[in-house]
Order: sequence, then structure tokens, then C-alpha cells
Amino acid sequence: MAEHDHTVQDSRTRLLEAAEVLMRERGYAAVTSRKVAARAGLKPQLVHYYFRTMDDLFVAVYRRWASGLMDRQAALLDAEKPLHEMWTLAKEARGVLLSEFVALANHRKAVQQEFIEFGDRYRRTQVEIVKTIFDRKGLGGFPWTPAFVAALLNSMAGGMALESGIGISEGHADTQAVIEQLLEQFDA
Amino acid sequence: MAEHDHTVQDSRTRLLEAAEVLMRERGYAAVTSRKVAARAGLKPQLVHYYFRTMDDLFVAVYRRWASGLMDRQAALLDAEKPLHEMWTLAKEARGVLLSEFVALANHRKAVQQEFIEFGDRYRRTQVEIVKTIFDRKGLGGFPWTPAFVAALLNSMAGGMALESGIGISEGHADTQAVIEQLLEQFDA
DNA sequence: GTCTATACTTCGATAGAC
DNA sequence: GTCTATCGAAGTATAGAC
Repeated sequence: MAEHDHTVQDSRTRLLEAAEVLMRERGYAAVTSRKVAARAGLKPQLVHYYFRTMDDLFVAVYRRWASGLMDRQAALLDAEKPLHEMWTLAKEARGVLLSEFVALANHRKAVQQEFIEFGDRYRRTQVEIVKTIFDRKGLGGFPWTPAFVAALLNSMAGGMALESGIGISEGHADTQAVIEQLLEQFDA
Repeated sequence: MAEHDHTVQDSRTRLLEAAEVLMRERGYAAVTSRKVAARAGLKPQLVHYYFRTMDDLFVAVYRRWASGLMDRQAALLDAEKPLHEMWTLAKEARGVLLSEFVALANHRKAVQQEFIEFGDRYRRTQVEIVKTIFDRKGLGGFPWTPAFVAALLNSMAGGMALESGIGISEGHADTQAVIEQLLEQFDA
């Protein structure tokens, strides 16, 4: 049993999770100190106690999410089919939450800074992973560069996820097939 | 000279433009009746007079933007290099404003409905255009389908535009080169 | 760390005169 | 079509007791 109640998590974590859920379900504009606290079963003032401003809260939510993504990416090289996993991860990463962070980053300096920093680091790591696969499989003579392959996977996954989310599916089956075929060359 | 002052545009148009500018510069959360009116040099009540709710305003702004996009796409077939133009258009379409509409569409039913309807129509038209190019150039034996080519152009343009906006450029030069090479086969 | 209380701002939307 | 006036709700953030 925990000390006071709250069973498993401390208040800070509860607030972070509540904020993320709200962002996903109702958009960043719905992330207010009152709503976050209500969803966490706490008082609104605690939001300011733990994060001071709402910007600080957004940054904390973003870091938490980005950190999980980075961990999953780091585990890619140990998978049986690393690039297939990378493709899957890219599709999963591009959900509603990322859309919200993109919009947020467009207008909030603090979020934008985190966003740029992480995005850059993430992409570099990703290219390194593709390079490693290239070397492993001896694909030095492959016409496409690792940087392009990484960009291709991310962009196509992003495009498909975006469109799927709003109900467009034209060309997706074709895309999935072409990508699969490409990935086979690496992961076979 | 116009009737009262307002020189060129009527109030409705002024409000629409003000809302779009605000959305681009400060995000959809900054689009309030008061701020929109202030930027348009009008009273906040006029926003409700012309659009009743803020949702109606968002839908109107979206329609206006989408309509312009559709017009540009329709003119593509008459261009000297249609697919190059399609690539350029796709990149331009993916700016801050679209990010905001995506986020909005995730959580506002009225916007979502417009978004889906237009997106689907836009994509269908686009695929038709690519098909027409295929036929013109006699590329019936080309390994990729028109649907995939359309999805590829949109996704890659979207990915690059998104990343450029936040300062990531790794792999972009490669991507641009590969796409150019592909487009040459159609537009040559 | 959590509470009560509160100051101050801004929001969407409407009623009714002109 | 535009104005004045206004309601009630919701927002961020802080001060100070416990």
C-alpha cells in the first residue's frame, strides 16, 4: 500500500498522464490546469506547484513521450527484422499526440526547442541504425543512401498514419506493398 | 471606392483573413472572437453575427483554404511539368496552417467532417491526374501505380516540410534528388 | 505537499437599440 | 449590419495556512 492513497503513482506522474490523455482525446487547447487536475483527481493548484506554468507541463509531457520513443528505437538493432520494426515504430509514432505537439511547437518556443532538439537526435540515431544494417547485409552498392531510407520510412509512415486517421486509404495498400518489398531486401 | 470604408473587402472576408493569419501565427487556440475581430478592425460580436459559433468560423476558414488548393491542383494538367508542379504544390500545402487544421480536425467534429470530405476528393483528383500523365507518356508498364505515386509525393513532401519547419534537414537533399529523378521520367 | 481563498483576465454567446 | 451592454463560465497564477 502506498503512503497516503494514490495507490501507485505520485501526483506529478498522475498529472503528466492526465495531461497526455487530455491532449490525445481533446487536443492541446483542452489541457488546462483545471481539467488536468480534475482528470488526475487532484487540485488545480498542484499543477502549478509541480510545473509552475502550463508551458513547463507541456514540455514535461513531451519529454516523457519522446523518451519512450527513443528507448524503443534503441532496441531496434536487436530485433530479428530491424527495418520492419522501424517502419512499424514510425507508423505508431505518428498519431494524434504527435499532431498536437507539432501544432504546439509551431507557436510555443519552449516546446519548439525540445521538439527540434529531440527530432534531430532521433533522426541521427535512426540513420546510424540504417547504416549499421547496410553494413551487416553488405548493401554498400545499394542505390539509396541510409539518410534517404530513413526519410522515406518516416515520411511514408507519417503520411499513411495521417491519412488513415482521417479516413483516406487510397494508395495505402500499394504503399504498404512497395515498402514491404523494400524492407525485405534489408531484413531478409 | 467602397460604400462605407473598408476599402476593398466586406467584413466577412476581413474576419476570415484575420482568423487565418492568427491561426498561422499563433495557433488555433489563439483564434478567439475577440482577437479575430481586433485583427480585422471590427467588433467581436460581428464574428458571431457572420459565423455564429467559432466552429463555423473554423470550417469557413478551412473551406476557403482548401478551395484555393483545389484550384491550383486543377491547373496542374496544363503545366509543362505537371508532376514537378504537383511536388511543389504538395510541399507548399504542408505548412503551419495544415498542422493546425489537422490538430483541429482531431477534436472538432465539424472540422473533421470537412477535412475528410475534402481530403478524399483531393486525393482522388490527384490520382486521376497522375493516371492521365501515365497515359500521355505511355508509361503503362511502369512498376508503380498512380495511387502509390500520389501517396509518395504527398507523404515525402509532407515529411520534408514538417521537418524543415522544425530545423531537421538530414536526408532532405537525398530525397529531393531521388524524387526529381523519378519526376523526370514523367515530365521529360 | 496539499489545502483554501482569491485576484485578475479572457472566453463564447446573446439581447436589444439603432 | 453594426453598436452597447452584459451574463456566466473558465482560464492562469499566486499567497498563505497547515
